[in-house]
Amino acid sequence: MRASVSPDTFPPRGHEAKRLSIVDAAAGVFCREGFAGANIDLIAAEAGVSRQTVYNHHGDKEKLFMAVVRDLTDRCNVGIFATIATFPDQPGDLEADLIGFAVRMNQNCICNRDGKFLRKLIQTEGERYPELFAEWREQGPGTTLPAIAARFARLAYGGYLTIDDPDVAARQFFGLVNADLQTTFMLGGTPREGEVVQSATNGVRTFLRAFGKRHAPGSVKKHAALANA
Amino acid sequence: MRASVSPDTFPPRGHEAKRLSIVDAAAGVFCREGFAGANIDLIAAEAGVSRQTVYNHHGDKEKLFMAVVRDLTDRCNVGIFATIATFPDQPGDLEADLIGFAVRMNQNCICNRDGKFLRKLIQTEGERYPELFAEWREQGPGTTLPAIAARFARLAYGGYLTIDDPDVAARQFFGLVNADLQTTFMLGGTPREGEVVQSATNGVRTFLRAFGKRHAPGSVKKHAALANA
DNA sequence: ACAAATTTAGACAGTCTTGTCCAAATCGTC
DNA sequence: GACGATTTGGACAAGACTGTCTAAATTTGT
Repeated sequence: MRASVSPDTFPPRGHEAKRLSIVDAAAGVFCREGFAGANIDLIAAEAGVSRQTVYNHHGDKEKLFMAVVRDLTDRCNVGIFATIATFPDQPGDLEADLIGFAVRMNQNCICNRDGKFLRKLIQTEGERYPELFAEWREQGPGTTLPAIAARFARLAYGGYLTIDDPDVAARQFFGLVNADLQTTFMLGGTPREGEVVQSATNGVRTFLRAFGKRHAPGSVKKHAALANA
Repeated sequence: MRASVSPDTFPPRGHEAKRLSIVDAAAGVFCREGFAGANIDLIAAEAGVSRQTVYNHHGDKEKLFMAVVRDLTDRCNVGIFATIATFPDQPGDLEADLIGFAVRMNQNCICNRDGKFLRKLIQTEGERYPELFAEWREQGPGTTLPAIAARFARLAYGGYLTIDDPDVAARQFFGLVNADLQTTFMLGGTPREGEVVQSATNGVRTFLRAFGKRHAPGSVKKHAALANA
């Protein structure tokens, strides 16, 4: 559902491009000004489009807002699952590999434009649209956290970690890895890459002090490169 | 500064009471509707006061908003420092004592009305009032986190914990202890007491797996009761 | 180049909001 | 009971915004 893969059926050409630029501009304005403070004229201007075109594409302000949240959710989920695919199943250097995974997750899914905007909209308007954000909750954390928990479970099964409850461990992993970024996140800021790496390093070290084995069970391979999936 | 301790000097009696009920109502409305969506008439109605009275007390909407944030920051800080005072400096059962501390912090400072409202206002409007929230940052995390780090440092010095960096450990403590509550916090919900206790228990166990000694250095006393400071 | 669809700019009604003003009512104190 | 300060309710002007409508201009596919 919600797939937009046929750029040549109904709308001529720039139609879809305009829809996208409207949603993009709307995301920025909704985040900056809040739903009530968001001004359709301003959204149209930032999208480089007339106001009428906004109304042509999305019926009214509320529908536009829903389209924004759905688009952001979809795009973020794509990024998150792509990053989950880079989870170190057979780690060489477990610490370095987990740090790399945490940094990738932060840089590509949490701290990028879509991630920041989606997080802010959830925090700001979550209570106003319960069904919409229940939907996000299922497709987001409800799906991604179990997937990550399964990866940790596999590491435990492979003897790399000692974990009681993989779901709890997955949540605690992110709690640790983002521990140093909380205040920045609260204020809507974007941490520098150095801060992200530092927080991830601190977090993974503590994580491994809690759940790691003293020595790697298999042969110790070289450090895995920090892929940029 | 900003202390209001003289309820009988200038204004007759109910003056201060009205000011408080206005700020309280405004906090709720600002959180529900956002700054732009907040309606002064609605605030006045919820405060049980006429609109003119709102303008008499606080000049305009923006000043009212600042008064709300300042009041919330002050009250939250009082609660946080009161809770820090209950930190287990000479723990009997370290695990139980830290769980109790974490639960107190969550229930009395993070999940209560003031804490929820302040957090939401920071997230929602933080970027709009940089100086105001810089002030919060200094008085809030900038002051409380070092205070808590000092307590952890003392535990380490006393041989109860093995900690490299007490500041990092303090941040990670809260990251762990709130790990299971993140999604609920994001959506503006209030976790049940059972969830808070469960998350704190999971978090403290992991924290002690990372930083705890195998055996307590002193005599092992009974579990500390969960005080409700 | 033509025809259809889309986009644009502007005007427009209707609604809502903020902040001010004022006279009457109420409250607290002496 | 009287006096001064506060509060109230309502009216009010000024401005902003949403959503609709229309005719002209532009773009797209053929």
